[in-house]
Amino acid sequence: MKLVFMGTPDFAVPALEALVRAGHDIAAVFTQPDKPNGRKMKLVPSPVKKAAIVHGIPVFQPASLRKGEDAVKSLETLHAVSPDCIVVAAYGQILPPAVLELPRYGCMNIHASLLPKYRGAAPIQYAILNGEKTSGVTVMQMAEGLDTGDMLLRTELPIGEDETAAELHDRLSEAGAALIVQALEDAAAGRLRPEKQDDALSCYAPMIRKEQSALTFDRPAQELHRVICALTGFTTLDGKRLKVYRSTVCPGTGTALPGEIVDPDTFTVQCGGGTLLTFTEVQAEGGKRMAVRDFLRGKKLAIGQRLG
RNA sequence: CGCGGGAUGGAGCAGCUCGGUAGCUCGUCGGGCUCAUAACCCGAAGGUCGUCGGUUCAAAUCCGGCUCCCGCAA
Repeated sequence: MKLVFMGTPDFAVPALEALVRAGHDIAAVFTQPDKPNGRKMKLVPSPVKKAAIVHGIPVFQPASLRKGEDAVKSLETLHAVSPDCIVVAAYGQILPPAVLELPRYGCMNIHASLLPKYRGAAPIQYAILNGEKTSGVTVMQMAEGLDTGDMLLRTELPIGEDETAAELHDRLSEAGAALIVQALEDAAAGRLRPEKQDDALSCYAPMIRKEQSALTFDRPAQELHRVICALTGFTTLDGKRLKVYRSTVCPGTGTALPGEIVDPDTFTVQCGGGTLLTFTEVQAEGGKRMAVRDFLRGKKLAIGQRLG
């Protein structure tokens, strides 16, 4: 099938690669313009752009598909290519009706949630944040609303007890890649059964704000654990920033002040309601990310020392 | 030139202010103890102190260039 692929971050890369492997003719890749990134604010190409270049696929990076010169040119490009289907995965731009209606099979989107739940920008993080037991990936026929189109196929995956958003992201990304290949096959065979989303069951996963990942130790350990898994938590130790990548809820209870270190040998911290949280993977300012047992070899903690 | 921290045996760190014998917590290897152990005891190997140059009788330590890693901010 002749395709145009639209995507930007790592999440979309396995899908692009799977489509290439499945033998589809990917005539063009659309991705967000290179953006200043990192400490030096250098222009950095998106992961999808890098992958496209590796496969020798022409790359287009319009600033917008909805207005301005870029939008006009992009529409011309799409008409010239005349794809059978446009596959969209975390592209980061809203497609205008003219684009949605252009391909014979329309535009298909890979979304990292079990729709209609968690429409929007950060479905993976919110699924973990809310303590969901399962997540999944949905391929849908794109419509004008935000992630409101008819569902075509889905894959459901369980969320592990201590699973991080990064891990779930990778699994969903791979699942999405397999699913879009299946969806195109089904579309070509006329087997797809579009299913309307029940808007009454929908909810949104808006963009994450910085302060959401701050660890406030008067909250219960379970809640903080979810923040760590979903967003990577951060706090302050000895006046320096400390990122917390992994933790486990400690079964015991404690009576120290919130944020106080209860066990300096395991890096267990007092949280709200008598609960305790043990950090298992951290990173100090200027340092590398490492397992807590390594961290503690160089950093001596004291009982009663306070975080935050 | 956006702000800042860092690079020291396999891992994580101290030492640098006040130049002069390489330290700590582990790991590894050998031995001992023990019913047993990630426990304890004894011993050993392993480091051009990121890199290039400068100052000096002498540089991990002071000065300058370079590379790489990271926190903030975007």
